[in-house]
Amino acid sequence: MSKRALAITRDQSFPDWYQAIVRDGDMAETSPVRGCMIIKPWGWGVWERIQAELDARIKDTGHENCYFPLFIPMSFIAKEAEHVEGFAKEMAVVTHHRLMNKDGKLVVDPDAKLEEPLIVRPTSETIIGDAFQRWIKSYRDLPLLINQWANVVRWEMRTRLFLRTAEFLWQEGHTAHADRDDAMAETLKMLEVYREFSEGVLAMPVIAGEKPANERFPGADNTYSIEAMMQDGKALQAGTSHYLGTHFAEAQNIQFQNAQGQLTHCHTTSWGVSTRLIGGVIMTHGDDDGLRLPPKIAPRQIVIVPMLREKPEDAELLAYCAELEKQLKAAGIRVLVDAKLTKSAEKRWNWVRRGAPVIVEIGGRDASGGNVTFMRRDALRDGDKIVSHTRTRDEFVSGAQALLDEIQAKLFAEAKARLDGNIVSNITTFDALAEYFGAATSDDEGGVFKGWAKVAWSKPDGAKLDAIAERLKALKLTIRNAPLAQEAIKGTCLFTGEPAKEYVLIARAY
RNA sequence: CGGAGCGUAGCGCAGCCUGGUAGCGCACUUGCUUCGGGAGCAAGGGGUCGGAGGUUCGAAUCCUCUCGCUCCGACCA
Repeated sequence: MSKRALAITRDQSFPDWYQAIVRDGDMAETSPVRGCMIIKPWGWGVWERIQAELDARIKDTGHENCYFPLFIPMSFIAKEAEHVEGFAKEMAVVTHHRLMNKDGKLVVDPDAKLEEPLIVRPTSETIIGDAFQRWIKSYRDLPLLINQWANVVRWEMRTRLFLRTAEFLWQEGHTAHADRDDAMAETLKMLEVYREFSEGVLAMPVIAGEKPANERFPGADNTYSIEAMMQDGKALQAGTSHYLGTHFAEAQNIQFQNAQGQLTHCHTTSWGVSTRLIGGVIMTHGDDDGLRLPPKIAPRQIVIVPMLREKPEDAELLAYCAELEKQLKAAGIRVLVDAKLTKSAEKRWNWVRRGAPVIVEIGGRDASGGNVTFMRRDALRDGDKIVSHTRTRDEFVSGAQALLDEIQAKLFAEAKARLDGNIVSNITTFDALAEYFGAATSDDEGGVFKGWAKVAWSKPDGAKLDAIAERLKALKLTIRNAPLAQEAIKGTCLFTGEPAKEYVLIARAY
């Protein structure tokens, strides 16, 4: 086998491969603060693209951006019972506001204790609800549609870059409505925005559906998610949308006067996606040569590498590249000329690892012949051989956008085929389910691909559901969601033997 | 926080069992030669061996504690 751009393959160890791609793809690194990450310029560029694309969609659906404080009074969190219980175990708390020098050592000043501790927001329902309570008086103020881009902190036991970090970045939408129908429509509308965004921009196919009761957001009546399939067969919850009923409205007195003059509680929603999406993109599109970025989120869609030789001819080569850059920019393409003096081959492989969709290499003969030689990151190799293409410069420029579109489409098609081809739907007994996923301990053996199972169930809740969750847990499985697109149900529940009500997806998950 | 494994140069590793004061590959610097492509030769730079104690004439190596990372469990976007 020929040399790969990464030192480790997916087959050898998927978790190690993931880390290698985050590091060698210049996406992020661990920080001096446990569980927090430093997002490097290339990784941040991807997040900026995600923000730009998603923000436009959030605004198109009538929402306005604003910003609420990082700190939330502890008493706010305490207002909604389920909410407290859900988040209490992972909150960072600020208790003091001053340091002092004691015997030459910097210590927390015991006299500077805050009267009321502040929570570093794990999510903002309560502090935004407090504002909603003041902002909403009349049915004429509704619906109130707010979004914010922010960082949040959840003190996780175990962290993984992008997938689960103590601090992460996200957008959180918060809305208030006059009635259940309107709030539910909003919840599902934003879920659909996420689905379209994930598939259309990230080229990451997902299944949208409702979470079972035991997986709901603390304080929600209904939680919906989009679930993506990673290359190791595990599911990744890539976005969530919650119908919160009137729980927060009642806890925080968010009321309005309706047309009949009666004081009524609002129905609220919240929805969010986070930097976790970047982890999803990596595990959806990455290969053994590194990351492959969908053109729509690549900070640079085309990278031009001049084959510099530190000779006088370099000037001509650079002029040719600059002209090509100008033409591509004019065509609306994000392009970079990598004119660093690093060895050309080294530069090429760095861009392969980073996942630039198109890598152009220009040598003296290309320049004098008016040609462009390039590689597609989505189809880098034929077997072990690197595939490069040559076009005239004009051909290349005029076809560049179409090429990027084709790459975007191909990445999606590849991932879609993997998702569609790896959901088994012929499992009707718990034993068969256990057999399909194998013993719990074999989970991380190299190269063992397990997809998802779609099974019929009777949608029990309470103790019955908890018992099912326990049985699944022994197999390291969870119910991901009940897809919104349901076929006519037939047969009996795999768990209870009762008549089935719907299909749910079962998988190992991140 | 429980179980397992691992921390030696930027990255990947050897050395540890059988203590004698640090090495390999890639990357980096310089020179020469190469040059349609992950080049060759030569010369270099970089590590108080995660940290703190202890045993010892002497510790990367043995002992204790501690911190961090990875995987598994619990928790979760």
